[in-house]
Amino acid sequence: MLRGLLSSSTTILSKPPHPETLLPIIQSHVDSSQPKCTTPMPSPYTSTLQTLLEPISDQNPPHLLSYAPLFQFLTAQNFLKLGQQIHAHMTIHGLQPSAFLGAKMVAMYASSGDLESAVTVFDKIKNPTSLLYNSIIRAYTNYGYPLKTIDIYCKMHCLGLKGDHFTFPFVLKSCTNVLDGWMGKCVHGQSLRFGMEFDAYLGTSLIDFYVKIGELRDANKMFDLMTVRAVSSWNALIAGYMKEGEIRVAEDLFGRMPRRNIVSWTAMISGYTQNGLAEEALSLFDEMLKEDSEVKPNWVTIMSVLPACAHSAALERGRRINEYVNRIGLESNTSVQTALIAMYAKCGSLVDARCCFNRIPENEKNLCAWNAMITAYASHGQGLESVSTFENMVRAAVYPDAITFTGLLSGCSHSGLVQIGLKYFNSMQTVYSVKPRHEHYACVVDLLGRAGRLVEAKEFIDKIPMQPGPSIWGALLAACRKSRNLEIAEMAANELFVLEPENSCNYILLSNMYAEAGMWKEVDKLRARLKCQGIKKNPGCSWIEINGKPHLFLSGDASHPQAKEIYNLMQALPEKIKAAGYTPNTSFVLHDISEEEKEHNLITHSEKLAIAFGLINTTPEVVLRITKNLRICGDCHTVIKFISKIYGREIVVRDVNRFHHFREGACSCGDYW
DNA sequence: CTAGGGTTAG
Repeated sequence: MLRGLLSSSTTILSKPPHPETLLPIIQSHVDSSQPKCTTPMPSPYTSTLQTLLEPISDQNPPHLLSYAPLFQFLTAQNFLKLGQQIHAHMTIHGLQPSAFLGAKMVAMYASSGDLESAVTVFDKIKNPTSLLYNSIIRAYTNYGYPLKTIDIYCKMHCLGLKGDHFTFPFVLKSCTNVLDGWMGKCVHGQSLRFGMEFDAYLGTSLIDFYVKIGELRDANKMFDLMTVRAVSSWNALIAGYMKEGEIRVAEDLFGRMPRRNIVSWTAMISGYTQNGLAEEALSLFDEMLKEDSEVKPNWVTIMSVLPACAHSAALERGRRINEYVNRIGLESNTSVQTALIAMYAKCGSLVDARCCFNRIPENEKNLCAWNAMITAYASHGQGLESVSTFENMVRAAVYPDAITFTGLLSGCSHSGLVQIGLKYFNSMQTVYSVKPRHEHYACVVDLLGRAGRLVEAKEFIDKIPMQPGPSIWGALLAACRKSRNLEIAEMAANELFVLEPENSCNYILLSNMYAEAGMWKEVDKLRARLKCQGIKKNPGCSWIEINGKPHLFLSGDASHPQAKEIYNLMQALPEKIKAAGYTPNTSFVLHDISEEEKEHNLITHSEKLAIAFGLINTTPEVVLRITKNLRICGDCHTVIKFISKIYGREIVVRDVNRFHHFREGACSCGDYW
């Protein structure tokens, strides 16, 4: 590369340029690297450069050491082409860089994006020093070549060159990135031999290393042994405990640390989010804004808190954070907009999700952004939109990955686009070089199963070139419910009972199917099995957000202050709906009780309670947004369609799988779910 | 030089 560059600049090199002629060249390069700048060259650069160039032009031949500050300056300013010119200038004067100068040049090339030239310079240095090795180690680490970094470090070690506090943090980070526990521990040992046990940076790197390889105990031991702890040392340990779900310990550390910065707060917030504690994440975010005026949330903080809104479907909360994002000037950040897309989609507002997507400039729409939008359409049952978004993505020359295809295939599946879905599945490896994984096979099983093609789905599973996991059998079992195919359901369930014996959902699903078929003996058998294995089933619940405040309802819940009003409304509802042509579908009750009782049982489903509450407490133009922790039941689905018609309401229901938009007596899913 | 990170089916 470097050789190429030198020969390509022969027009300059054919006549050795006098150093003074460099300035105009430099000037032109600065101009081209900053196209928006109308002034020829910012004066501080000119004068600094002039000062730095003086010794080179005064001495003939120039002294080697005069180049060092020049390269350092160019590294800081990221003026690659200038660096090449100066490098050429040295070559013309027959100057071989020393190890010291070589280190500066490596840094200059590396920081300007030309790793290849950095390596070429490095390889040509005759008597390498620790400094030189540090510069190339740093380059390889930053470019994401951890194995190269480790390799180079081994060479350095063999040459007897001492590592220092600019060596070990990078080498450790590389060991961490490839999860090489053995190598990392060797490096740890070597660092101790060089007397580095009191270095705070190294200590933090070590904590992070032990955290990432899953040896939290050792991470904590490192922390305890450290005499000088940086804020980052605390942060690394907090992140470690959060990752292991040890929330109390993380909270204790956070409470005890002498100083906190934005990373500390973000680590806590994202820890809460990742452990499903959305409320805690949101309130800590508020507390941070209120109590610690020293810290300023950045894009990472925003990305950590948004999934909490998504998790609890807290749309108003999410909107307020969106306004905050605009206020602090983060709206141009692509990652933030991507997190907003997912948040709005999961909070039920596809329109807002699309706005965020549109806000990202075309050339900045990256893989994550496209994936977020494709998945958003999929979860709202807009399969065709998922497909066209995918096609636009390919047209924009962004290559799809495994996540793209899970979104695309699930979009096809939710919309009943069986042929299209199968076509994409068959092309994912051949056309797009994305190897199908478990989730993709599960999507195809879902695609076929949902369309009632259970036998094909089973045959498909038999042909999968890997051991089918719980997701694949789970998709088959869920699909059986609609077609009421007990034979295949039992087969799928028996696989699942072995693969994930503690997952209550599988027992419930099969039990419900038995109940629908009136096979109460089998229902009892399954219930007994649940009981004797001590498996807890998670109770159904729904919540609705009104004026930004969530209201939670359990199935059959009578504890609510407005319970009486709610039940009155629900009780009056069947008559109203029956007048509009509805028959309650009591097969969804699934207890061995009388028909009349069943009817009563139906009206206490949590999603109905939440909707009744919403009808009572909002004005007619408000869209009701309900979130349910399980799949919506068939009777509720029918009833909500009628409610949307009778009350003229728009109702959006998010269940565990997808969204249902009810309007004027119809649902966006077209009853295909 | 170290710590916090968006997109994933059923």
